[in-house]
Amino acid sequence: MKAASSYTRIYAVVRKIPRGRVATYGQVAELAGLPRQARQVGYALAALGRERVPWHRVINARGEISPRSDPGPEQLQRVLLEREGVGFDANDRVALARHLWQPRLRRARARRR
DNA sequence: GGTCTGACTAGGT
DNA sequence: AACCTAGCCAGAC
Repeated sequence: MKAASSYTRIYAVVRKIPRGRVATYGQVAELAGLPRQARQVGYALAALGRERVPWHRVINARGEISPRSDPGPEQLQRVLLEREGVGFDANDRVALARHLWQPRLRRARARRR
């Protein structure tokens, strides 16, 4: 059977990022079952239409808002994050240690005895 | 259908 | 800590 498109899976993961937290592209990719496809996450978000997805909560592994080839959304992204309580340091970076989303790993189904 | 591109990343200098 | 490079791989042409 055909799996859902990777974009769909990516959006599903991004929708789980709680308010006030951020996730990295690589992290989202991993959680979406697409290891090493961090770039795809960026493309998926760039292709977003009207879907309600908190795209602003996805930043790069260095804690920065990734520069777009077509600048513009970066500023909005920052505003949206700040509005949720995510702070930036003097270098425009988010303290990942403090704001990185740490989803509880779904514990493997307990093996039935 | 080969090449190029890029909201990325890990590792080396 | 900033900068470079190689690896990455789905889409667009």
